[in-house]
Amino acid sequence: MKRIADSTVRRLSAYLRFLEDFESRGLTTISSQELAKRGGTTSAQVRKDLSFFGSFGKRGLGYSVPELAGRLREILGLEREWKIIIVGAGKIGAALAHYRGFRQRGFSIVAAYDNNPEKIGRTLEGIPVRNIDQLERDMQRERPDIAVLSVPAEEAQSMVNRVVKVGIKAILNFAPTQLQAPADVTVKTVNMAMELEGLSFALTNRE
Amino acid sequence: MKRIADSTVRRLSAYLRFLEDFESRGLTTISSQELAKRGGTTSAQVRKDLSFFGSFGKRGLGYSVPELAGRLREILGLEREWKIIIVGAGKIGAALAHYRGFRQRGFSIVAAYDNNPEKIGRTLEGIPVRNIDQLERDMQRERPDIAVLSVPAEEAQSMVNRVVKVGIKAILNFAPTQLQAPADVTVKTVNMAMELEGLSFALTNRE
DNA sequence: TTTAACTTGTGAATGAATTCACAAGCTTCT
DNA sequence: AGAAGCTTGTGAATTCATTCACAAGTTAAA
Repeated sequence: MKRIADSTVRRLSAYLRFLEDFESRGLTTISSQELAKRGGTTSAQVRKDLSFFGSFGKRGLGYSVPELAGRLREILGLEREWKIIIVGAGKIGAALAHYRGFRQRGFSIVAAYDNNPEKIGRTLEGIPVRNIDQLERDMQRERPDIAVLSVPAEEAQSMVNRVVKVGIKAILNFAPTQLQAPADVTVKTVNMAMELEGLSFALTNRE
Repeated sequence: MKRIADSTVRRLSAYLRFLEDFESRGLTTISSQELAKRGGTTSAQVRKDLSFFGSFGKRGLGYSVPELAGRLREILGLEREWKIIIVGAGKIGAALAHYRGFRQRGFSIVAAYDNNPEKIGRTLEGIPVRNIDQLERDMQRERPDIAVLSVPAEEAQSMVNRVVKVGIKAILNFAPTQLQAPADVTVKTVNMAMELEGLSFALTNRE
């Protein structure tokens, strides 16, 4: 299969959200034009994005909302449930555990891990906080798909090494640091400091 | 000035972090090669990124660590203090207020706003939580530079409208929704659901 | 049935970002 | 002083992403 750009995938994700919104309002068809307007892009872009995966529309009419939504869920792999573990039960970990959006989209948080005895044994929104020492043993048994890292920067790389060793292929990293991982492991980093610096740059070099 | 790509700015931000690390370890010069290795890119990319802003290195030698760090801080606008307000004092807002990295980099959180009477009047890590009704009045007086939005998706657009009206030019949005803003306002969105869907896509369409 | 008004899907054209490749400069060693 | 060994800065080449533009398909109205 042809390699799909990251930016394309992000847009597909956005299209799906709009479609779900349209669906809930009872609309049955939508044009690339309308989809583009909602997503801040162009209709040609929408059609090109979709064309990588097939042709889902009807000329002169547009796209069937439920059908296209289904296709996008399929493409994005949202038809199955993905098991997530949260590594690091600090403030960010807790905020993530609390976030309703995950479950709604088929992401199920199975456990959180920490090394702080104060936290171990408690729960976050019903999610058990376990001792980080159990990580490998639990993973072997529960086979989570995605590890969310919300540990301090200093510990992030060693946690990557640990979860990769036990077979994780996808990591969402909130630690403000660059991580090394094998090529078959996908790492996405959310770095708030970097975003703020982007804003600082924009404010400084305006026009 | 030539328009600088977003991806370039993100890398500059990463380079600065590495330089600070090198600086703290007492190293005085660094080559584009080493910088590239740390950042997961190529030396040509590093040199091209820097070349948009001038030539800071010495052929045969590399870059002076403190000098380049200083130049990058200048370019990124990190030599002054930026005032931030947090709109929405829920779990994410609280996690952000707690995050030490902001202050270290010259971002100073002046206040958080919420509409929940339970929260108003309390503090988050020393940051006062104020009534959202005061937003405009306070902004006129305190002139914050950046608004961080951590409100539910439904309320996000109306909050954008409010802060933009009072002169905000930079917004960091954590609500999972597409926002409309005037062209001279920079909006960066951090969307965790979208990142997870990117991982889901990668896991589903591997190789 | 014909026409007008839409809309898709997609090659081709354009534009943007990255990588190549090398002249030119600096340092160190002999 | 000359040679060897690095390293930068940057046009040119390449690769990647977006936009254009239009044939072809669909609907609805006359």
